Amino acid sequence: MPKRQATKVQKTRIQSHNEALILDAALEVFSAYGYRGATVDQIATKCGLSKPNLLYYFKRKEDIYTAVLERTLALWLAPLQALNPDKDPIDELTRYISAKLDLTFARPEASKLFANEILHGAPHVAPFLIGPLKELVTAKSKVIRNWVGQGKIRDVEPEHLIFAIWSVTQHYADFGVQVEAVLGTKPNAAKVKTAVTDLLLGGVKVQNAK
Amino acid sequence: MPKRQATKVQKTRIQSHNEALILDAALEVFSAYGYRGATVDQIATKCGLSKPNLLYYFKRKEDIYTAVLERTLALWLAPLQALNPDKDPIDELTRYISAKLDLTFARPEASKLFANEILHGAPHVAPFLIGPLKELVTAKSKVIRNWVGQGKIRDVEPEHLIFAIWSVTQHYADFGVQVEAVLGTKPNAAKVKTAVTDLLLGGVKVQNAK
DNA sequence: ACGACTCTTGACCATTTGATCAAGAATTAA
DNA sequence: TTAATTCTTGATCAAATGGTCAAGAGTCGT
Repeated sequence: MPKRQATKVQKTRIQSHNEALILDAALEVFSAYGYRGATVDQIATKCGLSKPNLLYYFKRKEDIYTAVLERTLALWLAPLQALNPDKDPIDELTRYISAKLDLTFARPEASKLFANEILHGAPHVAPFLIGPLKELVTAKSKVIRNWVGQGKIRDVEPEHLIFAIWSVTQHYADFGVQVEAVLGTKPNAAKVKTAVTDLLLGGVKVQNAK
Repeated sequence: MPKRQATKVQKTRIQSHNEALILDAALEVFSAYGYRGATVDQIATKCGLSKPNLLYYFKRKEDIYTAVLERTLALWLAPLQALNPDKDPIDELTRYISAKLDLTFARPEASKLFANEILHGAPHVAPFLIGPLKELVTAKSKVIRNWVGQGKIRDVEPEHLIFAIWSVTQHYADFGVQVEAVLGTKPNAAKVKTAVTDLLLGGVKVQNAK
């Protein structure tokens, strides 16, 4: 009887530690340079490991990529999942936008990693898109459509509202350099939150009582 | 006296023809795979030239990239430039959104090329961002702010309104695979236009007379 | 302390890829 | 036709890069 399982079942301290190091470094490098632009050496250097050592933990470059990518997918679904059908629509949407913007400013690299993946045709997350993501959007669209039916919000297209919230919020991460260049300064998170929320909820038109 | 100028001044028929071929192919390849992901060979194959022949027209890979990138920048500025301070704000914004969406659906590769460039830190277009783009946005923000001052539109933050229009419209190109996956079908351009315009102009909230 | 297992790395390999070059083919102006 | 110029390409190079491997160093349960 072997002292440890033949098939590794639990991770060593060193193992967990180094894998975490690698994934953190990989997120930075992949989000900055894209999959092809990133090199295993860069990631190894960034986390203080030798290249062969890194490849001891993840056999292939692609394995590192998929690992770090998967770690961000859960992060992606959470805020939308929290949309509560039974509470006030405006409160819920406000909170959703707020949560997305918090994510954007707290983890812009995660947003960029995802953007890059989609931009290049989603070669690794296609199943995620047509599976869990589509299901979630369909479900939450139904919720929004109900709100519309009850006259609680304007007659918007739910799917496109969701797309709009995604794109506007993630814009501040994915196109961060452009935003900063145009504004002349790094945008203030609180100000962005106010502006974006007000715009998406209230629109541009003056809709006065008349 | 030499028969032709020592410094090449006008292009040969063949030259113009092949350069156009190359730039068209380069746009497709760069937008699909990114700068690092694209190979000179791919571009050469796509336009039916040999690699050395392609490099006869553009000495370096980067030269091809900057050439095709510059060709898209003009395209980028045009719609916003057309925003007319003297006409009806809602008409103008509607037309701007419409023009951006037309571009998105007509030339998604151009949008993706630009997105990829910005996503990776805008290494080639930083001067464009802090120069012409910033100037244009500043100028048009002033226009929008005037509209706000005259009570013609709601009190929105002009720069963020512009960002929102950019991000929402370009989303249908840059995140096209995601949109298609979630919707289960390629989005209908006219429907998107209606939905997006209505959302950005009218918002989500019911603002009834009371 | 010992033995088994895990971790680490220098050296190395194969492939990809951007770029060069010399030599020949095609084009063009006279 | 001719000669200068432009265009084309097979062969080739050097560098970058993903990945391997054997051998040694470190860790851990007993």
